[in-house]
Amino acid sequence: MSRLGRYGPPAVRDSYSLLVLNVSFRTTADDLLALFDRCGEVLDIRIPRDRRTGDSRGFAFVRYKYEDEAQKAVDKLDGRTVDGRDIMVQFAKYGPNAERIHKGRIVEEISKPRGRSRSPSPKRRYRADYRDRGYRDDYRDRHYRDDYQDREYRRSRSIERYERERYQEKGYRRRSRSISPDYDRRHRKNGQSRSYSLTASPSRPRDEHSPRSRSPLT
DNA sequence: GTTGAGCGTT
Repeated sequence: MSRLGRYGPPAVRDSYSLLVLNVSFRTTADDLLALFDRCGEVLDIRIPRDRRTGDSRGFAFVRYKYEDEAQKAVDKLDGRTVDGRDIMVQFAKYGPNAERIHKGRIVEEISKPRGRSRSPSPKRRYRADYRDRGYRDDYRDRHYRDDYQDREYRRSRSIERYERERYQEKGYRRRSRSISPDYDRRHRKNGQSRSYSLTASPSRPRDEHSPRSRSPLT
């Protein structure tokens, strides 16, 4: 039993993963454990966080031992107000090991070494969404890129839109780079941050020579 | 110091 100790309890194949959505950003796993532990035996609770900022993404994964307990948690805790937000509990469908999960249950033996010759095709499921493009320490800019771009990319597979808006991120952004008017009103005062005067200064006597003294000559 | 559709890490 020294090989099956991956990253969790050895009873991983007999667990039921639940997905908890609409979780508050400040809700911790301990808070969820206090609720989900009432419905049954909770094996583990994981809250995916951002790899860079470390903030919660707003959802969590609760793993139960039995299905009836998990189902009870779904029926009981689904719609429950936690930390001001009504959470949504449902069975997990996708994930790193979603292929080995059947209706929430992981039907795969991990304690049996495959020896060799099985599936040499390491189908990678990890997407390379993160690309280092120079992270600055600016707070607004950091969250703007993280919450907006990365989220939009996973939400919509529209490459066209992704490329187009990413194009603006590079500095080709038009005068209005605001996602929504609400976002702009929250993060900006009056929008007069820096008025790009399209027209040159109207009152700029460029052609006029300096008002030097009249006649330098006596 | 904010945000809010969705599916995961040692």
